[in-house]
Formats: sequence, structure tokens, C-alpha cells
Amino acid sequence: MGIQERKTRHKEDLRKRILEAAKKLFVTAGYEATSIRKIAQEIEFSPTTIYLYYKDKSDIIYALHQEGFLMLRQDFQPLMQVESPYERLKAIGKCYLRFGMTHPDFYEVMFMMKDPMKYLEIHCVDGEWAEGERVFDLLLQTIRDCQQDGYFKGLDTIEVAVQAWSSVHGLCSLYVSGHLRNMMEVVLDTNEQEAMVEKAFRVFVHYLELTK
Amino acid sequence: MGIQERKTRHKEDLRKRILEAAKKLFVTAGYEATSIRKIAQEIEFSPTTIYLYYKDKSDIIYALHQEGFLMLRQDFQPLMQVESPYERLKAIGKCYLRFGMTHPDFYEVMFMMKDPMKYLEIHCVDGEWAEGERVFDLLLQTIRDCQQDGYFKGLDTIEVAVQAWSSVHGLCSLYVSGHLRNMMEVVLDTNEQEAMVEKAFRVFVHYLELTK
DNA sequence: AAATTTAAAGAACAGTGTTAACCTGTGCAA
DNA sequence: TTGCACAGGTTAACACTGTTCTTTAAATTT
Repeated sequence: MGIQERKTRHKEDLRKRILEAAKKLFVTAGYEATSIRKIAQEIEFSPTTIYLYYKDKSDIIYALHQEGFLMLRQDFQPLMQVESPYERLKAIGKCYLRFGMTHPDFYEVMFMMKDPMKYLEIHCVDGEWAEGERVFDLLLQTIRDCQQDGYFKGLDTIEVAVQAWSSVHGLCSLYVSGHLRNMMEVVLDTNEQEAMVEKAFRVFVHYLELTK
Repeated sequence: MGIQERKTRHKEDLRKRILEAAKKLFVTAGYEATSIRKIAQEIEFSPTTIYLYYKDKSDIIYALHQEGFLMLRQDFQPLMQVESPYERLKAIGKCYLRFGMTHPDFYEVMFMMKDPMKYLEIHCVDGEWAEGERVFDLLLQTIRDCQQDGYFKGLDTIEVAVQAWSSVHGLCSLYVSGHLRNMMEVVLDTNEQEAMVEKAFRVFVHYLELTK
């Protein structure tokens, strides 16, 4: 049935077009400005049509959430080739920071907003955050490798991983939310927060080096 | 003019009652559920009356933002008596974490939401985030004291402070947003994230100890 | 050709922040 | 005492939001 195929393909196509329109609005105008009606206007369909392809708005932003994780994993992939575990760990940290700073909107959806996490709790069985798990596993494995090289002696792998994640996430989220910027303007009157993020990261790396 | 006084006092009173109603809704139902109309219903006034006392909604949430910083500073105050700078630093970190975990809604407004920061940019001259500055100064001074005791040798005070802030903020925000919870459920099937926050904090403290 | 399924749209509901226009009672000067 | 200005408060309305119910129109199947 070639007709059936073409129809389902067309349907998948529209589903994709909705997501593309949502992403366009999302990255240009931010989450606040991304409404169902504006998405509909973008693809020249009725707002209600969107509900034939996505359950609700949180379903769409969850799709973006997943797309963000795909991007992040693709950024991470080449780093897995780095042989030295510790250098790999540093590279992961740097890469994570760069991702957050170059895609602040995606970072917000992926790691800061409550909505996508609530979506998981409601729609999935329980905590089926596969995308997050995959990325975290990369971190876990790298830290395990570091421990075999003598780093993080006597420390629990998971605890080290959560702490490391918190540190880089803390920098990213303070950057994305604008809190770092405001603090910088007050403490030292500069708005070169990018430089400060890098410097703070280096301080963290300095701490890690002491564990060997 | 006793009458004039009573009137202005009554006006101040209503301004306070609006904020109290907003806070009540805020802590019981979260930010999302705190609407102008619901606040008005709570104080049994018309929604438009609120606009006679607050410029707009962001003005109200900024007031809550400030109130949160007042609470945090009050929590911090007794810690300033701790003589040992390093013990004081640890106490500040613990206190910050506890604040975020016991008042997640306030923490969100104070350190995670973009709105209050944007309010500052628009309404004030430029970066007049006095409340944040005060708290950060406490951290800065404590780290300076630590450095005199031999900690953080060869490191920049501000960079150390930003890094420390990022680390505890990272833990808090992952906790508040629910991301830590979801990750915990996947990696190790437990939802005792409070314990994990504490453990990750101890790992961080362990790092800091190595700088001496 | 008739019946049925399907995609899309229209209208509407309940909610949001916010503004302009309109009362309505109080205080004061003529 | 009358007229007036002004404060505090409300009503109605605008322009949005996400979402659902009902309806239309086209395509497919019988």
C-alpha cells in the first residue's frame, strides 16, 4: 500500500514541521514567546491541528528537551576518543559549559525547567529519563577511569559525579539565568561573565588535580 | 495630621496584605498558581486594586525575591560568630543548602528565575542587586579569611567564591528543579536525594580541604 | 454511488496580565 | 452649605494563553 505509506510519511512530516517551527520560535524568542498559536501561524495551520500531532504543549517542549540531549551527546562523542581519563573529564566539563553558553534556551529546557521533568513523572512509567541517563553514564565511566589512574582516591564514584555535575551545572545555570551577570556587575564592574565562567571552571579543575 | 497618618498606614497595610497573600499562594501552590486574580480573591479586593500598590506582577515577585534574601541573611547572621574561617565557610555552605531545600519556591525566585533579574535591568539604574551583593560579600570575606589561614593558596578570591557559589547552587537547583531526583531514580533506584545532596557537598568540602 | 473514516478547522471555555473609564465617598475652599 | 478636586476602588474590556467540543470537508472503503 504505497498510498498508506505516503500518508503516514506526510503525517510524520507535519509532526516534524511543527517541531521545527517550535524550535525556531524557541531559539529566536525564547520559551515564553513560544505559544501554540504562534507555532500554528508559523506552519500555516490551525492551532487545534497541533493537538493531532502532540498531546499538549509539554509534549512539544519535551521533544525539544530530547533534541537538546541528542545535540549534547553528539558534542560529547568525539571526546570519548581522548585516551587520558582525566583529560577526557576536563574536556567533558568544558564541552558541557560551552553547550550551555551557546544554547542557553536548550540548556534551560534540558536542565533548569521543571515542566519536562514533571512530564516524565506523569506520562512515563517512572523516571524513564533515558537521555539524561546516557549522558550521566558517560561521566560516571570517565570518573571510574580516573579513579584507576589514581584520582578521587577513597571517594564514591557516584558522589564525585553528582558533585562534578553540580559544579558545572551551577556555573551554566547562573550564566543562563543572568544571576552571574548581575553579581559580576556589582562585585567587579565587568560583564565579561564568559571569562569568569572559564576562570571558575579552572579553579574547580585545580581542586580535582589535588585529589591525585 | 493624624488622619493623614492613619491613611498612609492603612495604605502600607494593604500593600503588606497583598504581599502576604501572594506569599501564601506562592509557598502553598508554587509560582505558576500565583496569579493577580487569585491574590485579589485572597485579600477580597478587585484585581485592579493590586496595581495601585504594585507596578505589575514582576514587582510583586521581586518583593518576594527581596524577602527571601532577608530570610537567607537572617539564617547566615549567627554563622558570622564562628571564629574559624574554614568552619564558617562550611557552615555557610550547609546553611545555603538547607535554605534551598526547605524553601524551594523562594530559592527558585531568588536564584533560578530570570524574571526578577530582568526586573532589575529594566527598573533600576543598572545592576542594583544590593541583596545579592550583601550575601556574596559575606562569602567573599570568609574566603579571604580562609586564605589568611592558608587555604586556597595562590587562587583568586573572587574566582574561588564564584566557584563555591556555583557548586552549592548547582546542587540546590538540581534538587529544586527535580533533575537530581530523576537522575537518582535511574542511576541508583533511590529517591533519597536529600542524602545525596549532603554526600556531594561533603565531596566538595573534601576538595577544599586539600587546598591547605 | 453510498457509507465511513480521517484530517483539519471554528467556536468556545476558562484562565492569564494589564489598561482605560468610571464611580463614590472624603476633605477642603468659596 | 455648596461646589470641587482627589483619593481609593471597581467594572468592563483588550489581547493574550492552553485546551476541548463540535463541525466541516475531503479521502477512502464498501
